[in-house]
Amino acid sequence: MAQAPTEFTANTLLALLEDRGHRLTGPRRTVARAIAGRGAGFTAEELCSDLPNVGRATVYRTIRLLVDAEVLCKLMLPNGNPRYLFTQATYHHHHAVCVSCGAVQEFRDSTVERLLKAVGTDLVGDIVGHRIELYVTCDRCTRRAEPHT
Amino acid sequence: MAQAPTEFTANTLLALLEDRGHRLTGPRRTVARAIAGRGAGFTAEELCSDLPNVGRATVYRTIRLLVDAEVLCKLMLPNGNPRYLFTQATYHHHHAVCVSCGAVQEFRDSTVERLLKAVGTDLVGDIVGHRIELYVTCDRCTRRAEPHT
DNA sequence: GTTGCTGCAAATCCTTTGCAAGGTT
DNA sequence: AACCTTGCAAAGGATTTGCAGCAAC
Repeated sequence: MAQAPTEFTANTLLALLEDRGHRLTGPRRTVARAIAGRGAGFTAEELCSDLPNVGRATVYRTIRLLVDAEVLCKLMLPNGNPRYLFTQATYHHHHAVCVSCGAVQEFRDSTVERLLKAVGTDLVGDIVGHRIELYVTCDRCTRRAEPHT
Repeated sequence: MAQAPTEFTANTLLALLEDRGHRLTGPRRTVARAIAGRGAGFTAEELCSDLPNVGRATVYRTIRLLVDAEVLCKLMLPNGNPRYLFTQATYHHHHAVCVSCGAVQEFRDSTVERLLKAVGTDLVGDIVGHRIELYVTCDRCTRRAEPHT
């Protein structure tokens, strides 16, 4: 389960931008289409090379607008590089990223929140946020390459 | 509880470097002393400005050696910038970082691991790693500045 | 016609690397 | 003496920004 991410359509993304007072331009439509097609998440560089006709700056600026609009989540890979994906749920959730192909699954588990409360009592201070990211090897990648050992 | 981090002494750090076949040089002693004095964790830039007499490259290289030696943990702040701190425990653990002053507490909770197993059954693929970081406002910072609302 | 957007290139940030000079064993 | 380290400065990768021209409203 938890396989297919919610797919925002390019039009949904554009409508959200418009709602926030931004203009619907050609480059933005192009970027929105590209993002809409990448359900598994993407990096800024990936988008840029997918869209040689759109300036890097515009790609980055559009991503930022969408992150500000809370349509995209910015998540951090272990190496510190950011990766973006749709906010699938409006509720709080976490991510499981395939370390091999970069595909992302979202998950939510009330246990997580309960756990945090429990851990919180052992800590000095108030928990104001958290980051929980799982790194996985997805089925497809597991089959493709047999890991060492 | 969980307040004071394990304090590695500069000498311990140096001994570890020596054990790994590295030379004990002046700059390394200086860096080790600076790191030993920063129980709460630090960024590379902080160390560099603390040590104007040591080249940035040397600071970065020494940090890397200590991370390789597993004496330092590299943890990611929400903004993606890395922060370093002593490995307090040899066993698996997580971090709680104060978003205000950057102080770090380590914590470990077997519940975390059990939780991950449970979540894992809902995910496609094998969990090969995870990152769990809590962002807190520590007592001291809470008292200093009353947050909005 | 305003005002916002684009794209290029330059700038910035953080980290790594090349290399000659100097330190350590 | 041999080899590792240092530090400077330049290189690198990723993201941001300045600015003139162009497009959307």
